[in-house]
Amino acid sequence: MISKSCKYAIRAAVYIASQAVKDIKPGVKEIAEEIEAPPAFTAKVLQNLSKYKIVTSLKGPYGGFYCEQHQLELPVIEIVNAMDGVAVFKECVMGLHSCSDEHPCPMHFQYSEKRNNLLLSFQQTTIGSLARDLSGGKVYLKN
Amino acid sequence: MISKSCKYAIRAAVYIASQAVKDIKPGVKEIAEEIEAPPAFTAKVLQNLSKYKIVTSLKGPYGGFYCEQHQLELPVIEIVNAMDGVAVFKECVMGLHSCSDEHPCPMHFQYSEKRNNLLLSFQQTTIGSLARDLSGGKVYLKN
DNA sequence: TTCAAAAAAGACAAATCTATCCTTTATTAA
DNA sequence: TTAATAAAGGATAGATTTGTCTTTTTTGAA
Repeated sequence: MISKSCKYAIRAAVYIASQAVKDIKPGVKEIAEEIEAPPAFTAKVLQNLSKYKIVTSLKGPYGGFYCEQHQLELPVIEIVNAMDGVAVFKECVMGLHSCSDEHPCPMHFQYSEKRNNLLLSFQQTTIGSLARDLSGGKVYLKN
Repeated sequence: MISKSCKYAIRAAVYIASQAVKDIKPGVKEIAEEIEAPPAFTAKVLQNLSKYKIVTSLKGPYGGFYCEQHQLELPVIEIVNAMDGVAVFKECVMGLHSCSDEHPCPMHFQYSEKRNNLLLSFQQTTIGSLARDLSGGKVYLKN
């Protein structure tokens, strides 16, 4: 459902957000280490997050990545949209193109209800709130 | 979360089950048409379903694929296990290897609860029950 | 017993996703 | 203004998934 790139992206965004509140702008290398992801690939992921304005980047010395206030309030579904596209939580479990309440696949009703619960939590959880939990030491970004 | 092959597999299994109750054993070509999937690839998918004893195959003239009674009672999670492996509904949303209640990622608790609801419905829904709904004309395998 | 039908098996091709590396552009401080 | 730093962009490579094709094996009926 969620690609590896997208998982890196969520981890990276949450880490960046957790540093941003301390006015720190980590660079690619540090971020890659903190989320245990390959540096070069992390760079690509960050490029995308920046392009979609989920994080902000600054080039040059003392540059790096950070979140502005309004970015901390973005729901994590925005990260999924940026990395994997909006369809992820809308696709049919059985792969039917035109699956809907009117033309349902055999699993449509039981599946779509539960998938919507998942979608809702992605819509209601902000990057900032995850970052706060991380800073609180209750949760982890590393193994 | 669920691969394309697995989606084909669920569609194929449900179609085969729906025919099995009428004592019909469709072949690869017919199945591929009914589920709107590429025939050659459908053959591979069916091979796997057969290997995992989710459907039974019969070679030679008058051969094809069918479900035995006990196979109709298999939950669809078995198809997912056969095609994508058992990990699908257990993996961390954020990609952490060692994510658990004791060492949670920032999204662990809200995510795993909802994912378990999904898992439950895959465990509780049988191939036969989906086939019955299909035969009842309430749901569809095609676009 | 032989022939034809159909799945199994294996090799291979195409597409997508993951990952790396090198060059270019922007920014800051000296 | 220049040198150094760091992200952006582009090209490319590797891995995995999806898909095809050909040959082999099994089976049933004439």
